[in-house]
Amino acid sequence: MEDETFDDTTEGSSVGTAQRVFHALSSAPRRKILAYLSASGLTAGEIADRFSMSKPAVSQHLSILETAGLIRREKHGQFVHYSLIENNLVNTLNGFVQEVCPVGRPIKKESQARARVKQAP
Amino acid sequence: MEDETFDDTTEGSSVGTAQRVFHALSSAPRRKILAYLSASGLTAGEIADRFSMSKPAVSQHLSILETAGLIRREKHGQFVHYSLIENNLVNTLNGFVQEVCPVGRPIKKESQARARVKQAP
DNA sequence: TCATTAATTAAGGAATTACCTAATTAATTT
DNA sequence: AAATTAATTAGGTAATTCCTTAATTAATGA
Repeated sequence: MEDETFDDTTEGSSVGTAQRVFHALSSAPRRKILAYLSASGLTAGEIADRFSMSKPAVSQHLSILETAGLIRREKHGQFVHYSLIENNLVNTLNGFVQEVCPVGRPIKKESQARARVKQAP
Repeated sequence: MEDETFDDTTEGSSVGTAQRVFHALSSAPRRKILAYLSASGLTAGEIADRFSMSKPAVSQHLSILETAGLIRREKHGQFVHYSLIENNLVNTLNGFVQEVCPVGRPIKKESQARARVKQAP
């Protein structure tokens, strides 16, 4: 079976999961939304309040993150609650690192790597 | 000191490292190039041969990957050799996962996660 | 029921991206 | 030196992205 991490044309015409996730992560506002949601679930309005852009713009970012499977949407009365789906993010990124970097290295070097990235970007 | 993983406006006017890396990864051809380079270093021409798009188009993708610090460029005679810089990729992605997901989980769950992402995308 | 609040969808425009072909730079070969 | 090969830069276009305001849907409260 083919791995779809890199090839998004494997299936008929659809866009692959990896493509959706990486595209979702390529936007600073969207990464910021994920960071907010990592602390706690929030309504669409609470998220929009943290940005200077319009509510519909934020709504579209949320939609892209949801389509990528990174966040979930739950309607409670007139509010829409958003929260993080960690697994898809971690799985996709780890899967990608595993494929691109020699097997084993990422795991072993992770602790050091994590420390290093904070001070020397 | 501020963490620039999400906020790309911290510094004067420049685009942040994280933004460059995530943008670089948002393109399927660019991820494919990284995959090729993970096996071995290649010249620009050897890389271009693996794609149906024009050489200049591939050259631009290589430039974006280099600017993101994901690959390195070495001129040998009339050939340009490209190879992977693993650290920046691993550091950026791990740093991001650490910030977005509860500390500890990504490391512990990595093996399972990797297995899971291959069969259930 | 009518007004208010939360959120999304719709429509449109400025800026960016991704590709192409043609031209250029630089190293090698004859 | 002239021709060939490798690679990039330059210029232009179609498609996409990201944001805006206006309109719509849906739930709550007077």
